[in-house]
Amino acid sequence: MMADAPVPEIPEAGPETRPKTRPAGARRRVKRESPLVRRKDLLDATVSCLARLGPRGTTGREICRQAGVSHGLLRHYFRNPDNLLFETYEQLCEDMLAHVEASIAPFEGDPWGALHAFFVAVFSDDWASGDIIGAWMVFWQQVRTRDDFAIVSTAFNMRQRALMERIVSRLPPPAGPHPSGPQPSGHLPMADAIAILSAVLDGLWIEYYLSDRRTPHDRCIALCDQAARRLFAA
Amino acid sequence: MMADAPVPEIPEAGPETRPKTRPAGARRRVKRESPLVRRKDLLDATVSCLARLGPRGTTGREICRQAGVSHGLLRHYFRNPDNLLFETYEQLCEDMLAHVEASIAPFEGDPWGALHAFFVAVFSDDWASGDIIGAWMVFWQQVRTRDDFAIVSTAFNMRQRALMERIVSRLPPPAGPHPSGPQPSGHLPMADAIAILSAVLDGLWIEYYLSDRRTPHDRCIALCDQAARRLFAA
DNA sequence: GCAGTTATAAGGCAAGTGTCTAACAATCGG
DNA sequence: CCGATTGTTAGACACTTGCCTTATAACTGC
Repeated sequence: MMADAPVPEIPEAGPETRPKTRPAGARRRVKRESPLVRRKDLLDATVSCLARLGPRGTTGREICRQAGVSHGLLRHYFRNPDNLLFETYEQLCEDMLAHVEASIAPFEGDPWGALHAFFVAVFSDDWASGDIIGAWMVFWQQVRTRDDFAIVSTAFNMRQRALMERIVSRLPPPAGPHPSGPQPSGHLPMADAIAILSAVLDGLWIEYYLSDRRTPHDRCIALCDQAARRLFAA
Repeated sequence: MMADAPVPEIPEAGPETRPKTRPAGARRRVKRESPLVRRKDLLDATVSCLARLGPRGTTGREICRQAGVSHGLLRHYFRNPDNLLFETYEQLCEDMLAHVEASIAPFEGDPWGALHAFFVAVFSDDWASGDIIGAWMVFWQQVRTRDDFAIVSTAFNMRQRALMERIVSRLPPPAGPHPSGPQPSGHLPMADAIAILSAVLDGLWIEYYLSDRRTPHDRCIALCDQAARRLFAA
């Protein structure tokens, strides 16, 4: 799967003339790691880099620096920096969903509890620290212009909503005698309610990202709970 | 990073052959513009660049290219590319608020109408096209690491919420006989409701940004309306 | 121990970037 | 019509980045 552009390198005359002998340079001693470990190192370093330096500072070389390896190693494990970025995105989506699923699993028979656990998971420090959300935002930007990112994004989105829907569909029906009130605030189609709740999550993520002091962790979760009650317990 | 347009090769052979004196006529003709026009050109080009190329492709030189001026001009009007980015952010905030304010102004006595106009304004194609939202996301990322951006962000946030609050406070009180239902979905503190609605807006922005086909313009507005009814017309 | 394997480091190169500087020319006052 | 002002261009420089290639050294099995 290389298919890189053919590089018609003109074999410059006398390539041997250059003394390739290492000038007794002190080569760093290295601890050899298994490919999987190194790959993970690079993936992690990418997230960290995105978080600390933003998209502009996240260069292949910087990632390697952060991972403590030489810049040549990136190419050894990934086609190029963009590819590394993409795989990091895939990984993050996967981890995130797994984390949420695990968090709501114990609440099989308690939909409200599951919903709460969902929110807690989504705002958990490990998976949605301000820093990591910064990485998400970089990925979101890629979604718009790159097809591979868009595909992953769509899949992630669908799976996340499916999780939500599964919980919500088990909630007790919204209280019998609904007078429909003066405003047409009657029943909300499930898809709409999910879409709104999903938007609340994303929006609070951003708020939290922009300033975790302005809208701290606990308040985000509380707001999610309230929004859910408003949407589903009318 | 980012492979882009192919580069026209102009291998001028003799570096010394070209004297310091301009080689007669290689210089582009220029139309001289007023400082304000040129500044605006550059600011606009920045947004456009962010939208088209994302943060990584938005370099000082690229902005100038897009604006149709030489790269030296940037420095003539701005301290450096970062400064240009910052001023673009300020401008965008200012314009956005002005646009929203103008949109809701005609609905002084009709809070529900004003709220709807608010949503329409926020999702108006001119001010929140998918492309422009891309620019917003770049700016958001700066907020976290740069103090000047954070200050502008906070101010913008406060002003936007003040606008919302002004509308919401004029809504008719939430329908007399509130049975409080089986769930404690009673009254929501104003600040909480505003925060939630605000999150819905941001979240739908992202949704819209990620795929305007998945969540098109009109649906975003409809979802906002529904969320508002749920939050304020219980 | 000593091959062979291969993870890893490091250097070179072309291209692009930000910053600076000097030159040029469009416009204006006279 | 000319000289001053200053908007504007374009070249130079140091540096960084991505990509490629080669040398090196840390492990492997024998």
